[in-house]
Amino acid sequence: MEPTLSKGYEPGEVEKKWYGQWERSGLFHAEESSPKPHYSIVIPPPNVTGVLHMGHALNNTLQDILARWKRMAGHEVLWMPGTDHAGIATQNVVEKQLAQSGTDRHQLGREKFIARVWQWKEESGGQIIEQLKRLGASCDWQRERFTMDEGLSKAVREVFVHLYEEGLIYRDNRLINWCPRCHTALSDLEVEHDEKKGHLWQLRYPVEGSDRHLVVATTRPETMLGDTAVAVYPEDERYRELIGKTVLLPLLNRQIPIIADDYVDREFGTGVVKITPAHDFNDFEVGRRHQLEMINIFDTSGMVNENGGPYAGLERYAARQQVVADLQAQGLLEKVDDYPLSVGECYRCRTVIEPYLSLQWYVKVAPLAEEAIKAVQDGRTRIVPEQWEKTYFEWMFNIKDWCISRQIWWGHRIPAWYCDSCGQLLVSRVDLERCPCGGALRQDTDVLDTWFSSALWPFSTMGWPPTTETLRKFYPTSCLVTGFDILFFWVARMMMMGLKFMGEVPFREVYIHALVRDAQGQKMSKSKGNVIDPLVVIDEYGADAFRFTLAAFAAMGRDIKLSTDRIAGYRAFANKLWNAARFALMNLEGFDPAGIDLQRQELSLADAWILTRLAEATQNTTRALEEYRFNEVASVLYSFTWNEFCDWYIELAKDDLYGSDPEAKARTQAVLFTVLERLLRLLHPVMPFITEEIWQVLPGSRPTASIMAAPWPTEEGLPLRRDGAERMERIMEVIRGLRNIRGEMDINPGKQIPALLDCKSGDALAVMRTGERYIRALARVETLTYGVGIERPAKAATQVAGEVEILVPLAGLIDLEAEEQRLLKEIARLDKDVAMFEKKLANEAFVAKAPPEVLAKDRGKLAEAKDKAAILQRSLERIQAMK
RNA sequence: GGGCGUUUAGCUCAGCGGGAGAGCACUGCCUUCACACGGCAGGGGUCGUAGGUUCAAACCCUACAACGCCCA
Repeated sequence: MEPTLSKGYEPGEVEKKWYGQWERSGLFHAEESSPKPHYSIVIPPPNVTGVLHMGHALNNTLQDILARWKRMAGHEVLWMPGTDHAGIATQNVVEKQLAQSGTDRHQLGREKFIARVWQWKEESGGQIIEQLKRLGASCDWQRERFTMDEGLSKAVREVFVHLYEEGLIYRDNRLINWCPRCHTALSDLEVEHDEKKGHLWQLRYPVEGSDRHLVVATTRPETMLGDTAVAVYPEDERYRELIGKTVLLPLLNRQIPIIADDYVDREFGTGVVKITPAHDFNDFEVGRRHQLEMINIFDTSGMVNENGGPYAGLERYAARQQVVADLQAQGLLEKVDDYPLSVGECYRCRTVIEPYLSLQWYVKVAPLAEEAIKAVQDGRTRIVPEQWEKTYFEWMFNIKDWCISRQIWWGHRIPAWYCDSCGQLLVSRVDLERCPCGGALRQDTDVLDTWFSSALWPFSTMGWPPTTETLRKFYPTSCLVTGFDILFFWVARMMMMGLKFMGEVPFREVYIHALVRDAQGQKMSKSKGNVIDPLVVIDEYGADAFRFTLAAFAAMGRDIKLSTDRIAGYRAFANKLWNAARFALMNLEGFDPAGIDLQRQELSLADAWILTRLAEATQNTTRALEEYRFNEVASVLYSFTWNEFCDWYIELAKDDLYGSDPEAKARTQAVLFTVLERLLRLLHPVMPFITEEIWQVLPGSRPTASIMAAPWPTEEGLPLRRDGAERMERIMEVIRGLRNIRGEMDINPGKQIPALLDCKSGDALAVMRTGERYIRALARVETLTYGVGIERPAKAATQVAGEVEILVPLAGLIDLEAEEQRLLKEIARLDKDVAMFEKKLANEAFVAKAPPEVLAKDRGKLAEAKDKAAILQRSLERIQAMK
């Protein structure tokens, strides 16, 4: 194997190579027979029509991080992948294709149309699966499922029939949300409400047998064609005597009653409302209470039907214009005001929904919801972050029956048959041919809401109805990772169905993440043209950098505003890691990690320091993963890698690596190797590709074929030398002090300088002695003099690091003016600190009530700042005296 | 109307009871033998407003404002 790496990290080839190898190696596969503890996740199945968008990228990156981590941590991991048949969306896609070739589904017929959809699915459906692979998703692809698969369809049918037999599925004729473009009913959830500018029209209805008019207010004047009453508040003095009389419905000249119902708001408009039971949800209730006639005035496309008299054939909005115009012409339009209103739109095509009277299938959800509520209340399922539990309960407590029938063709057809001769309704697990009465049967033409099958996903994908090995091993699943936008659509329904049919929750934990928006916080959409394509991002920055960015952003409450600058930052991080690895490889030639035993090594201060830091980073990473704090995982690993390993340890190690002491070199190599190798494993869940690539070319042999299968690092085997680490920190402080002088004085980084260290204690002196070589190397000090009460040069720049006063002789290096400015700035800063701590400690209540450790800490800091300020002040005075 | 969330450095965001942080952007010096997708140093914030609790508040409580989301 080639031991050197190219100068910069180039993700493209690396990603392709390793993904292929992982797949072939079977490492993604979960074994039912494994003795290891299980960890399972079911993927939120993307629409089979879908292409990977940012939401998928985030969602699946987080799942992959969990899956890879748990796999390394010794679990048998099942990440169940698959796609959703997405009834309406998919049907729309294929219908569009048909339209392009000048035909439609009705010309084709149901069977041919469905065949066509399947053909489309086979050819171009599921491209999203390939795209997930580009991300690095470690799903068990052998198990890939589709909601319309035979097995899953069986599950759907079993559930339908079972619920029907229990009376939890029923049929009813009531108002539903109808999409006039998709030509189907929708559930309440599938309607999106949008605040729009509209108008409030006031119409005059003549009261019969008098010359009075009643003025009704409405936002939809065209529905007056279907009015079957006008209503007033029962105790409304203005209209009391009119109750029971009738008005003449204008334009159609129909007599309709004036009724009293306390649904009417006296303050709204004139206090009189028109009642259109067939086209308004509130009016429908009123209509039921008063046994009003329900007149449907629209056809399934939203065109006025024969009940609209002269308006028949007009589209909804054309009819509105015409009705208003005609009323105005007859002097029956009282006035028109601007009025904001909330409009329901189809979540698939944005067409305005029409409340529509029709016969549909429903699930009676209250009993199911009750169990689902209990399961979260008693902690069988935990929702993270916890705030979402409230939202979950809120919805569950107010749940309404779920309309599950859709008037489309692509989906699970409802297993109900109607007998033409006896009129009987039969619901059956197997397809029926004949009615017991001998009559011919017609199957219901509707299909089920796509979410009906998604609700079964956690167990239908594992082979249910029979209780399979897979279910026994992997159900309930460990965690569900999803966005809050489908908390009700999907999570809540899976809870209900899982509890009902498996008798156990579908998942132990639900991690809810944010949604990804563009840099301006806008929802990404094709029409806005603000979509950032994850695949383009992967091409440009690499999958690892992209994943790291998503993990770093995952903490946000609701929105992630993705900026490519951040991604570029993490690409730089990948490159940094790459180059750190290059450095290591260059310095590990001939090194064999087989015999490393750091516990018995005499470690340098730098070694002790980095190993201690590594132990902390390991602990913090694991804890953050356990708590789903992905951003913290990213930040811990980022700063350890860059700020500690690269910025300090590699620089500190150079002296020993390049030096002439073979023992020191060997020890440093062992530490360098250990830190890098463990770091790669810690980074692997977030950055799978680059870590594998580097890990594979490290010297020596690997215990497993892939880093994927390597054990998750713990602190075990890491020597903790806190004392050495602490001394290293003190040395680093001195280096920082020297660098501060250099930087502020604009001394060329390459220039060697002399320096003196005046130590205030023997202990400090001892630390400086062991740190001498580090100070010389990292602060570029040529002549380093140190001692307690050392003789000072006449003119020197001064800095203080703990118990060490740093002196850099000015001669030829530094001008007095600049040093004076630097000291003034530094002293001003310290004075601020001193003042702050003095004020705090002067507060008697603080001294009396604050915990002793806080007190001691602040006192120490005050003393330190005071000392430092005093030293710098003396130095300043000396400088000023010389001017 | 009910509920939720957000408001911290120019930008994107962490932090959520003990001296304000990161990345990007910015300034200065550096083509130092892993990396200019780099190094070192540095500048920049009365943590939305007003009250309150506390020895101590960006962090807890109350009210308000702006923006956003969900439900009706």
